[in-house]
Amino acid sequence: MGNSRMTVREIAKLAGVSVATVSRVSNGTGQVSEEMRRRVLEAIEKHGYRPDHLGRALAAGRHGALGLVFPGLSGPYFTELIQGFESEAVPSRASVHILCTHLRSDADDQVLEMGRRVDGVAVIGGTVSDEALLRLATMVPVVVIAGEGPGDIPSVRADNAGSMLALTRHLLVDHDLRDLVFVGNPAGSPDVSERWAAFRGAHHDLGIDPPAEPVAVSMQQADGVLAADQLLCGDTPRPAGVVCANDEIALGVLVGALGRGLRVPQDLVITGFDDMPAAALVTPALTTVRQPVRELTAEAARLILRAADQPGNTAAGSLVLPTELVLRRSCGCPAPPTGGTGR
Amino acid sequence: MGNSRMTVREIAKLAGVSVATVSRVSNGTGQVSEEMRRRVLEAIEKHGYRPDHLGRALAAGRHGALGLVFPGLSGPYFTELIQGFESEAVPSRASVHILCTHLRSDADDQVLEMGRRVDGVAVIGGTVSDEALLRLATMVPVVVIAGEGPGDIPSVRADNAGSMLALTRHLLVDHDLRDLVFVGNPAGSPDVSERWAAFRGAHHDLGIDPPAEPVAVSMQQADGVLAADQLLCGDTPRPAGVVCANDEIALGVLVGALGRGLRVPQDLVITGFDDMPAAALVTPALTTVRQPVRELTAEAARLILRAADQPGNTAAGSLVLPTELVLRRSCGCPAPPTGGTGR
DNA sequence: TTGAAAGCGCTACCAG
DNA sequence: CTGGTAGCGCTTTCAA
Repeated sequence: MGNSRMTVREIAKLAGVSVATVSRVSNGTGQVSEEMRRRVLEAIEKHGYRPDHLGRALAAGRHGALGLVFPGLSGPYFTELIQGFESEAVPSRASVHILCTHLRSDADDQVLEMGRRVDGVAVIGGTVSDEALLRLATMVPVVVIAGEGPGDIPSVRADNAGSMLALTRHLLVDHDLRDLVFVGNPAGSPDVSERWAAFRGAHHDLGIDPPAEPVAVSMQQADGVLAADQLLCGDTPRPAGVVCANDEIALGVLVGALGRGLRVPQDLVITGFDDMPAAALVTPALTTVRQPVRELTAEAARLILRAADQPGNTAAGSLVLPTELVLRRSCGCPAPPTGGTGR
Repeated sequence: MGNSRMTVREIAKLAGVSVATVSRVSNGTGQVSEEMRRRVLEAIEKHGYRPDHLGRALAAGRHGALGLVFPGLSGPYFTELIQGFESEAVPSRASVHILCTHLRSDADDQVLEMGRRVDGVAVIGGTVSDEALLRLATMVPVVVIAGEGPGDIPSVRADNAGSMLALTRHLLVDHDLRDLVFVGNPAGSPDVSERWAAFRGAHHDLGIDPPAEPVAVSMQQADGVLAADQLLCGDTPRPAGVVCANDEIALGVLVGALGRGLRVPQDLVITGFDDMPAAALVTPALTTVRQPVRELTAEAARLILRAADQPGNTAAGSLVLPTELVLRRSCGCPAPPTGGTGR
């Protein structure tokens, strides 16, 4: 029943009260007598009135919305990011705006435009220019996710280095492997850049020469398959182990290897990063690094919401979330005694 | 330079003109003398003024935003949907709001709330109740994606039945296979429901008994791995072919099969649906059905934007986009002569 | 061509 | 406790 295009004034007239009273009732603010409240609620109910968001937002000087900016989302990692963000935004009655800057040249402008429509923005590292980020930060609270921001823009990221160092050292020392390759494009994101650096660092620490270059591919499963094509084609000696920038790539490499009849880990060791659900389930189960992907954006949303409430209106308090090395079968470790999920 | 918290009034004062003139200049509407325009632009430039979105939206009675509602996004299919939607929204200067109703019980309320913040909404089929959908449609244009809406709410969907019928018939007739199983949950989405129905239909058409029940799992790769565990554990006779509700499941089944040392397609035939990038690249390449995922949402966005402009304010014009059977190696068809991408 | 003023729908202050 | 009223920032008549 009832058109939702009713306004406070109409409801006020119908209930025979003032707009102020209608507002008080519909917001639960202030003191209203039982009699008045009943009359107003009746009119609201009868006509299906719900306050218009724009009017409310304009009066409050607040959008009730948060923005999330991606490079060009793909795969489970990004969907996890979105869900983590949402999990915090929704309970605070904030809607989520998303923007994929992709390859568009006007990315900076679009991010700035977004800044005009939301109460705060979380930006995935490496997505927009530092200049745009700083400018954006003058209008709303900004948090960088999976990367570091310029100036004192706070960030929320995972401890890439620690676990990648441990993982590489594990392969090098515990499994005594040499000729490892790294698959992923360090120029593509701060995350991969840190992982590649830690991969090399582990080699250096042990006095071993790391490969000079990574196999630079994107982060999707298809890219892993392509990398496998390149690494396992037989033209060059096969590496002993393939350290991948994320699980998707690793799964692609795994499929590529298995499809060629190679045995993993006997003929080839493969590792991933992220610990996505499929990692524990494939055969052989994937050795990887667990990072709290949803927490990244959930934490960022909290930071932003807190800042949006406060006078200063600037987010603060960078944090680095812990990661965890998850050893499973694909690196050559023995299969766990039961079940085999590796958890 | 310049705080972007300037208002029309301040700029007007600084430029020594009226707010109306500032508005005209910043929108490029109406006639303004060269002299005035220059003065205003100078002030705008100097103070970095950009009109506030809320004020503008309230005056225009339009949000400049579109909403996209998902069940609980995961995987490449959903990211494609988002990108397709964005590709149409961004050029129209509309921001994209997203909402994952997930398992939340208040999904209907949230969708209705979204309806108050945007100019139109696209809802993935099977996400919210018909009742909520109808109510939503009274406030803004609504389009259902990958499913059918109640009443005369328009929808944009892919031709699931046609290609699934052709695919199943291909396995049954051309490859003379029996004992096919279907992996996917028909209750999970209209898409899967249609695919399962067509899978059964193809059997009936040929006088063959289809399996009574599908292997009901979700749509992610991990679920495919689980399905493989169940189907290939050896407790029951192995099926001849596994027809999967999407490529992700199929890839999971493929990994599960290869990890067990089975040969595909010799020992087991596997097919998918979607034709995601990895499908063409894995070994063996995946036989699947190509559907224009991005087009689905792009088309929906166009429908909504058009409707939002018009007086009636109701979207109209359902459409069914064509799909295409893509035969590759995993169903037993010979490998293509060159390259091997199957395209 | 320009400006004054009337809203858009809502909240919140200030009197009564 | 209640109602009038002044905005929030912008666009858009309507006169001048």
